[in-house]
Amino acid sequence: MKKILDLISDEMMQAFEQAGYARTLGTVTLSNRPDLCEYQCNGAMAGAKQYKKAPIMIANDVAAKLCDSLVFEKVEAVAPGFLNLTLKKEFVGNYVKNMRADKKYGLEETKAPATIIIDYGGPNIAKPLHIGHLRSAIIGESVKRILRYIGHNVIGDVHLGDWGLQMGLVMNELKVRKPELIYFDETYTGVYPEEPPFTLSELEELYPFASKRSKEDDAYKADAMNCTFKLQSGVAGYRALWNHIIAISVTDLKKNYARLNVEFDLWNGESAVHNMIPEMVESMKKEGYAYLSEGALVVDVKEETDTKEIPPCMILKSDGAALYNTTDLATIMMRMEQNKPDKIIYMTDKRQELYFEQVFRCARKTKLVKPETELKFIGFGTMNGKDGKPFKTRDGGVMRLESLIQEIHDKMFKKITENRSIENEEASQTAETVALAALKYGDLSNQASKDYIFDIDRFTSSEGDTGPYILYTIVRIKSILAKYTENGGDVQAVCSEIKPPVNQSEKQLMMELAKFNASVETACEEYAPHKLCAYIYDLANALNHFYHDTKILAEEDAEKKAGWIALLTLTRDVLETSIDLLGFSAPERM
RNA sequence: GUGUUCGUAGCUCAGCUGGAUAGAGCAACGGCCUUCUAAGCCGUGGGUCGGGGGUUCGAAUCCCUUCGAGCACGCCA
Repeated sequence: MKKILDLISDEMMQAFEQAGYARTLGTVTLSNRPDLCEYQCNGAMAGAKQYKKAPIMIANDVAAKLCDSLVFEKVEAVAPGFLNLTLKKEFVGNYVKNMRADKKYGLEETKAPATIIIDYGGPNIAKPLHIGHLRSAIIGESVKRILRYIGHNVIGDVHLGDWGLQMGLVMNELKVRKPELIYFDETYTGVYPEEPPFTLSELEELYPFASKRSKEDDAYKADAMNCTFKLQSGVAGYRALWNHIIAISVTDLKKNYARLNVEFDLWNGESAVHNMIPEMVESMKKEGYAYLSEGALVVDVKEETDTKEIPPCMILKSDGAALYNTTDLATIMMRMEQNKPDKIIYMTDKRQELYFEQVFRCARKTKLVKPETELKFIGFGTMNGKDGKPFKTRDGGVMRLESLIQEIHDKMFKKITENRSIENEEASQTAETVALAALKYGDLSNQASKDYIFDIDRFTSSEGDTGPYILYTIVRIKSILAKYTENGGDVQAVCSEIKPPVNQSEKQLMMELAKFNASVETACEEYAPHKLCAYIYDLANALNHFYHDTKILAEEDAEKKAGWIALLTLTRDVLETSIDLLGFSAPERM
């Protein structure tokens, strides 16, 4: 379906044309004076110079052409030259009725479906997920769902950090603590045990310890780097140990991402490309792209238009080891071979922007990607505490994702059980659903690229622009529909019965509904889930307003009632579709 | 130092491809439940859009400048 704004603009453009002015002046926008009108057109002012006429005269000419329009109830030319527009009830009602019949509520799928890989999540093996991983998962998941909904072939890749120094750190620390382990005996040629020599919690304790010590102890760090090198060069015991670490970690990661309603199509890691690296490096050398600089192998990525110095992209460290750049480049190579993406999107902390600029340039220069392949970096800001500084636990540590989710869950559980009697099981499930909505909406309603204040109390509140408020609105609708069914009504049978609005709040609700396709498109084009949040907040407000001054079930006119029920089903579906695109869902009751 | 992002109500944030009186939410204050979930709805007060220039009929929005904050700048990821 065409967007409602386009239909309105078409009508207005035609009027401009008929009145003897340029068609392009007829662009209509949402009114920024809702007290005066619903939509507005500023074209008369833009055309004043061109036609050497007072804007108001042009506006009057155009308005005269619209007096028997099927779209506009009222067209007013107002000084200095605004065209204030009010829509016909039938036009709005009809548009919304068509939405109800459309599979995607008026959204047209893209005409150019592309294969898009989205690289998000980015957890490191052997490190528990902490709040630093939250935004990538939440925003990435939403962007993935939005792109997919609009018709692209989207592949989500978690891109595990499973090959770098952090692996060496963990293994080295294990070696320090348990040097007797068979894995460290490089002369051993037998089969390694199937049982891992550590538990998940032991594993999780190793990394932070090792990481801290490596920053203070150079010899220790050198040992860790040596371990990394042994892993990367294929020493059997190190590989076997590494497999244990991966298996334990990935199981745990999947569990945690599942709780966040985040799903990846690919669980590739940096290690997936390790055997492609020598070939890639060789090729870069042979083609003359890579050269030695200060002992390291680098590729220059400077461009003449740069306003600042862009350091070269490093391919190999001076000790010959691969680094983050190397695996990222090799990953691009692998993706081009395996998935042939038209676009690869990277969703990471915005501090990595310059780094990815280097990698992208290097990939282009060395022809790892086709000239038309788009490489896109989306950076997000940090989560800060109420003090505006990076979010920490009470004792100053990094907060684990699990604890954070649990804390929100407990808060919601308390709220649910406070004033009503409800089965513990249902309360817990509802708490989980609402908690996730609170967490995700709290994050997604902010612009991704900005830092934001993470305030649990605010996010879990049901007042204002929050996840729980959105869910509450949906639950309200479901409750009415359930009662309607209870009283013998057939929701399915009436759901196409939408009629022109009978009152202003109903019309407002319809006009909000009609913005769905445009909102999803904008969110998609700009990779901006927060715009979808803003949309559903407006829609929820419109629904609650309508709810407040319309007694739906008490309505005696059955046809009118059926129309409202139909409108409610559409609102519910648009809201639930939208929150699904954001990555959460609504309960039946709350 | 170079580059980059940002500065909007007491607080948290929208708006930024130029348009009328700069919007929400929270907090404050005041109304609305014998009737579909009050986790709701309605209302009141609150602003030199960091400062200063410029472009324009018109600037929170575009350009310059200045102050303030964050972040990044070859062997971490």
